[in-house]
Amino acid sequence: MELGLSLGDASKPFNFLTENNTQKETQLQTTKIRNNSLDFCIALGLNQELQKTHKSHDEETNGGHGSDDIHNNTTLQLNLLPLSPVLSPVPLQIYSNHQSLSYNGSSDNGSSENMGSNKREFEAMRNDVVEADSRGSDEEENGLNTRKKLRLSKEQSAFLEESFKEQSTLNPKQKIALAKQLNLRARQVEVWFQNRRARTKLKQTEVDCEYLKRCCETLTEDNRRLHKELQELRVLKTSSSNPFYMQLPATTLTMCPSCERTASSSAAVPQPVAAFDSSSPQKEGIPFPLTRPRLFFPFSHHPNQPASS
DNA sequence: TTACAAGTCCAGTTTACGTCA
DNA sequence: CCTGACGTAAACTGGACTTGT
Repeated sequence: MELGLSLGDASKPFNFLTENNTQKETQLQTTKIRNNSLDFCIALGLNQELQKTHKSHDEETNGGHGSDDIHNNTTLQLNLLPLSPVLSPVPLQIYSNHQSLSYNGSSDNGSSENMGSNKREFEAMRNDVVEADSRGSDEEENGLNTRKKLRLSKEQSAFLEESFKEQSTLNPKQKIALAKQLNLRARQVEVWFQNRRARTKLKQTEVDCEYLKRCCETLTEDNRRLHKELQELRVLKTSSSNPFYMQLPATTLTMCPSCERTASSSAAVPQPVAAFDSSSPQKEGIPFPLTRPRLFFPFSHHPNQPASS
């Protein structure tokens, strides 16, 4: 048995199939193709001596019946899609000079033990091919050896988003179930969740940056205002004729018990916490909201407390 | 206890695709 | 209509980590 693999042109069979086995000395041919992300391995191929051995063995075991399909020279062409949607859309063609490659559940069909032991891999490959086939015919028509990017449908994206809202990580069972439900590969679901987590983290970082920026602005404004207040207090201190000075010691630190605001210009200072995601762990350790005590001034802003004139 | 394989996650990167000027 | 810049998302890569044997 000889097996050939070609990439691209489906119309050209392999030479050895028509040249009566010029590579007979090769008992086991291993073809491994590494192209971009394509990693495809085939280890098949029997020389004529082995074919004779198999034939005689089959004649013994089958009484000379039922193995003709194995040893005839019918050329089988398998047009395989890439094993992965991210792989080449180029059809992979496998040519065989007999039909024993097809696993139909009959263990007798492939007399080689290797064939039987590879059955699971074959089926896995077939499943991948079916999955790839379900993704549409664009890849097949493209014919370029490039990574074809899949755009998830709106329905798929929405479903994944809903799943992500419930939990941002998946265990293997959930991943497989979700993939089955969406007609995707488990790897695609896994990648989607990884990218989704990355996007969430990026968004959170942007929010954090915005928050810290506003904190910085607020602190700068507070600093400016406190400098101004200090300057005013110094003026008051030097003015001995001021009757309020002794009643309002500069060290009196208090604030409105209701809204934690002062009557000063700080009432207009933005409170960045309101725009911050309260569930963010990054918030911890940041000294906001600003509850820092202020110098006492009448709460002219407060509706329930009449401001003194 | 150690070594190893397998699986997962993350950060960073690449790349295909859509949009817009 | 074409084209290049740009943003986005899917996919890849390599390292770190965990878990089971």
